[in-house]
Amino acid sequence: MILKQRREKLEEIEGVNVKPYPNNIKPPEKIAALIKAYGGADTEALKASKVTFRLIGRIMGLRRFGKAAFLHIQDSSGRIQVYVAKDGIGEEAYGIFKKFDLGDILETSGGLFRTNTGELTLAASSVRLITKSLRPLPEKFHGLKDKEIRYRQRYVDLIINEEVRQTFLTRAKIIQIVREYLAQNGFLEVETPMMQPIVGGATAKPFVTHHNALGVDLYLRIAPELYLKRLLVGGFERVFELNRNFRNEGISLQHNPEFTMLEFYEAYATYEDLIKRTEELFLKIAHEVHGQNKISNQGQTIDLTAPWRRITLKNSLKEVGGIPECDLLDRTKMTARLKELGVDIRGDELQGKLWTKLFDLLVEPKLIQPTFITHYPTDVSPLARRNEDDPSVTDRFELFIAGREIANAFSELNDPRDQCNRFKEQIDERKGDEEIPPVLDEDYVAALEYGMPPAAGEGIGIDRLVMLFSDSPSIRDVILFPQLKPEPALK
RNA sequence: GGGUCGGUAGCUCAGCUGGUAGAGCGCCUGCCUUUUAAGCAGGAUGUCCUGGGUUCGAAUCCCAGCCGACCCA
Repeated sequence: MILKQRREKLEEIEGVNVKPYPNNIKPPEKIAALIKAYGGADTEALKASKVTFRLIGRIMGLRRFGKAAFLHIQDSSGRIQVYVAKDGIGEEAYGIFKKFDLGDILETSGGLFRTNTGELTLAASSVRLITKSLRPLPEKFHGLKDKEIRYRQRYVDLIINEEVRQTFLTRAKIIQIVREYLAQNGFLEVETPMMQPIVGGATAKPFVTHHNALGVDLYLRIAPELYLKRLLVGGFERVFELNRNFRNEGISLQHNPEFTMLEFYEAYATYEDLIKRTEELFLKIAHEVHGQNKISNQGQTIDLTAPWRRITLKNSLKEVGGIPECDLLDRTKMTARLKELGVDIRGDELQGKLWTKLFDLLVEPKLIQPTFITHYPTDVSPLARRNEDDPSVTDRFELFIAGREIANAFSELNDPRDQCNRFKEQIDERKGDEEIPPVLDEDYVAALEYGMPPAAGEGIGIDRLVMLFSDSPSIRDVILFPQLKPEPALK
């Protein structure tokens, strides 16, 4: 209905030789720059200044008064009021202006003044249609709330909801800070395959695709880890990759099938060096995004002042999870506990698996302030170096903030013999799970056989990092186009 | 995968003890040159998510399905 009306208006405008979609438009001045320069100027100062501005923005508010109108236009930098009067732009132009709608993109030039209510306003001496809008925008007061429309038609969400725009600006800024930090510290940004013949680097179900010409199935990567470490073998001593991973698993507030991961690897460093880097990086982000060490997340205050708490996995289960040490070594008791908590348990799980499951349920949600959990059992850390004093655990940490895992790091296993054995154990463990192909990455073992320098590596989930710093409750709020089930085409 | 809630006008929502579909904003027409959720007067909205069933009659009750949100696994 409204679509039809708008099309008619478009044709009327074309009828008087106004192009609804003109091209070759010079970039206008930015609304924010104008506000920055003159936002503080008083009525008299504005009257005295003869400067004029040329702005382009989408019409977000429109109040007509017969021979004059107030509108708000919005560009990527901000929003400003424009006063369009018949006197100001001429009778003919005003006649065309009457056909403009909310949502149209408009060019206007003029000087500045303050209205009776004191709002800085551009007095239009000309207006011109830059792009005609045919679909009505959501309501000005309640805005767009329907999450399904917000995610499916993110462009509308971005037009309407300023805080959504802010979140994605924050996301871009965080990614930029991360790149800067790594570059400044001598890390080389690289790109490794997203389509991999062998699934590796993590435990997760992969997406499968097929290359016709090669006649082979390939997997969308679940992690870049094994390729990045090949580069350490190749002689790059500090590398990172910041890009997408894909996991064919459930969708939740914290999981999207494709998500952005930072992985960085540093030769001649240990996981303890990475603890320092992590603190440094997070504090840098906190300062540049919020200007302080403390951030607010879902009503809780999180203090990122270093050093952060460190506790071993085992001690966290005792101290935070409230499990007596003797129970931790008693498989029957642990299995019973997990069953009580409603976990599907086969009974033959390795001890590390039982511990991490218990940890997920009893400890993780309680770790609000930044906490490094260290000394993960070797049987759940197939790529990590064994601790020299206790080979049943590894030199590894995971970082938890606001009850969520946000980073995972370890000193890298570079003994090819141990690595080969652990791959084999991993494959045995996975038997019966048809979704993860049981293929041993022999080339990776061969790479280690050439010699990989002692190194440490870390992965940071960028989406969760952005959730933390933008105070977003759902991963869908920090991904522009989160995965949803497809729906029939729009009306 | 299980549970709960939801899907009605472009948007935000009401209507749900069955009886021809509503409000506000937006839209259209008229008046209005300092408004800002502008105002006043008049007007038009629709696959009530889809498909079955019950009924004289279903947006409303029942069944199945689709999509989403939240909680749990």
